[in-house]
Amino acid sequence: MRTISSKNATKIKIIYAAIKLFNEHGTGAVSTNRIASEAGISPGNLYYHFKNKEDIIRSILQEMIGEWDKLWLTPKGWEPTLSDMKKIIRLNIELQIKYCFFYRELISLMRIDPELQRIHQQIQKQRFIEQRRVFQQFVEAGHLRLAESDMDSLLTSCWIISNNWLSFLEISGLEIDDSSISKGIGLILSILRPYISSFEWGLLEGS
Amino acid sequence: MRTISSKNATKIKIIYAAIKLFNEHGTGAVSTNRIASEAGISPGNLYYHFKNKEDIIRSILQEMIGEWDKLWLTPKGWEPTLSDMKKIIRLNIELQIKYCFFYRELISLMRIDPELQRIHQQIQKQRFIEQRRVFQQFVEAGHLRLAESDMDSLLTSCWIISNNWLSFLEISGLEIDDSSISKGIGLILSILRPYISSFEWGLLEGS
DNA sequence: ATTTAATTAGAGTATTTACTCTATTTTTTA
DNA sequence: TAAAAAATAGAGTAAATACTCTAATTAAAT
Repeated sequence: MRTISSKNATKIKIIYAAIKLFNEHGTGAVSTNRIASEAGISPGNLYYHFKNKEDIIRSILQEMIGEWDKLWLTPKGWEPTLSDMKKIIRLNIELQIKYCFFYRELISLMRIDPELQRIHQQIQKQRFIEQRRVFQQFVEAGHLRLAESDMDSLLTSCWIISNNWLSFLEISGLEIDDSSISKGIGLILSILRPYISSFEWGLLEGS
Repeated sequence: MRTISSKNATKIKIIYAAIKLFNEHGTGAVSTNRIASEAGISPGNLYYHFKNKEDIIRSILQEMIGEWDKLWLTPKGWEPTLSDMKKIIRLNIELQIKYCFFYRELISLMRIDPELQRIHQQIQKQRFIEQRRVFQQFVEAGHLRLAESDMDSLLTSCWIISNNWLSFLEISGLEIDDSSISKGIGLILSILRPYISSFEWGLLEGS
């Protein structure tokens, strides 16, 4: 589990140049030479730091996982409210914007690189378990009223919408901005709506 | 709006070879020469029928749109039941399997080819209107009890889940088979559950 | 039957691109 | 400070690939 330390200045430059170009033009349209050029280094130097293009993409995934962990490790111990959840969903969507090429091309990338697939699937499983835990907390705190048997399907629905809201906007040709992100969060909450008491819902509207 | 007539035998061969290879390896990894070879023709011949690779992909989209139209134009006039909807969702998912590369790479493909983007966004808009109409019918028939104001968000949720269920399975490393498809349909129905009367729900379980 | 048009084959090319190799500079270590 | 190691530059290469061009064949039209 090697993360990018602050000593690897060049490595960071490469990764961020790659993220920028990948987001703008897609992984297929961006050559390693172009990444090197964007990072202000030579192609040879790029290959000193990374074995190949796939290696760069894998490192970006690790970077993304790192940021994602920061997001979900914080709400440990304390009791979360529904408006906390709104914040988490928003941060999650903002991460999707930062690494949008990854979300766009995920399946293709995983098919090309089985190692990437392995890593991502493992993380995905972990994520799901963590989110289930948070959901459970909501139920226990009385914010959500639903049977144990309904939890997984509700969580899965929220998960799918949360992770595909930006794609939906993009495919539909809609703007991605603060208001459209809020709309996505509202969509997820509207699915939970039948399981939230009117009182709690009123509080939520205000936040 | 040029469709593939039965006279264009070669064109059809090329398109189906392309679909097969694209589904297996992704558009990026499949060269035009390989498509020609798979179709059993020469590269020159391929370029006689198609201007370039993008042209092939656009033709595949048209083919897909044609099949999709067949799916949704039939339920016109008669009053649909919820179990009819189950069938439509299933057929829709089966189309996603047939053209899976398209669903996987949609955003990337649209970014590379603005013309493809234009066509797809136009169709997407139409599709949404049609599905809204069907939804409306369900409400009017008394199968669904929901306010006009909730309709769009519920429809959007169903849309997103329906169009991303296979991706979800694939990303999670789960098998795509009859039972997992049924699970996806069940997921969509579970979102509608709070708006369906117990009686209707009972009928649905049976079908 | 003959001309014209449509279709196909297949060799060929210009370009792109992932990646290598070596020489040079910078940094670290002893 | 000298030697060793790490980092960087930049030219270069082999392979892939999208697409072209011409010649040959088949089908259609008159």
